[in-house]
Amino acid sequence: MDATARYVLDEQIGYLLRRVTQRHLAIFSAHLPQVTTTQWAAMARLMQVGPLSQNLLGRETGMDAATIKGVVDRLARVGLVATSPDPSDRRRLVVDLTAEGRAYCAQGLAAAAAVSDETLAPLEPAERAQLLALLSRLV
Amino acid sequence: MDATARYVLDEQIGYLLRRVTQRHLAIFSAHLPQVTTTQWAAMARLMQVGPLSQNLLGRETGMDAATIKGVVDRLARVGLVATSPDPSDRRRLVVDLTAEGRAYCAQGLAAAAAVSDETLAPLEPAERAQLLALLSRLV
DNA sequence: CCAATCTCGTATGCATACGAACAATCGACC
DNA sequence: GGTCGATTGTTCGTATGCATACGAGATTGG
Repeated sequence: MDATARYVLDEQIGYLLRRVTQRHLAIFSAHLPQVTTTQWAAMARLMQVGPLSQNLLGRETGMDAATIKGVVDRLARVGLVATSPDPSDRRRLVVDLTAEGRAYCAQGLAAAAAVSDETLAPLEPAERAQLLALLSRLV
Repeated sequence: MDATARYVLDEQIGYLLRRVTQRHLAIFSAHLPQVTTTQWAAMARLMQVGPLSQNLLGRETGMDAATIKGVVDRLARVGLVATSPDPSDRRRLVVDLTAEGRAYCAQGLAAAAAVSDETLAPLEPAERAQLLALLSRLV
């Protein structure tokens, strides 16, 4: 058996991650068509920890500065978050949920939980926990 | 404990998938800076099964028609694949590796294997197999 | 106190990704 | 043999995601 035969695309971690992510994105957009996964992640983080500067929000959700700017811009455009200058540091832009954003989060939590459930549906409960634990160690 | 407290972003499958994918992409681009993961996937598939129509190659690698077109265009632009019309179906564009593309694949296989290894490095061998098996069931 | 350095937000370019719409073509059924 | 539905490739619009570069502002070391 040569090297070519041993490298099977469908068994590579990167390929599997991409395929599973695709399925997850489809499930997400069926349950929460108004926002994207990254937009939801930003809102969920703001819900958890309160107002954050734009860059810090990016770091807290695994997005670089250029990416989080686009996400915040789009969320602000539809009125789910609002930005304001930080009086104590004029470089900073503080991002927070609006009342509408908070209501959307509260109303969408059940759907978000359903997304995770449906994504993991092919696995038994013990296997789901195992998968999440293994993935956590690869971040 | 209310619903908000139970939804922890860092424990959601979608969020974990995104973070692990980001780490994997960084490892990949360090080992194979010339191509992207999707470009590599397309070439690996062509290596496995031979020439394919553009759309079929997309389906075989989990990319929709719009995405595979861009991937094939960029690979063709740098001479790693070549396209030719299918004589038996004038709608089809047959995609195949060039000699240079085949050489690049042969030379890059070790690096690609190292990418998968490094991505899974935090796990024991048995855990790696377990993770791949669980992910396979979620595709 | 001030100069080197760092941080923050912004902007641009490139590469996925998907949905939608479109023209050309093929196939199947009548 | 002609019509209708499906397939193929293309294009457009939107949304990540990273690298890079830049100006304005903050911080720290000397």
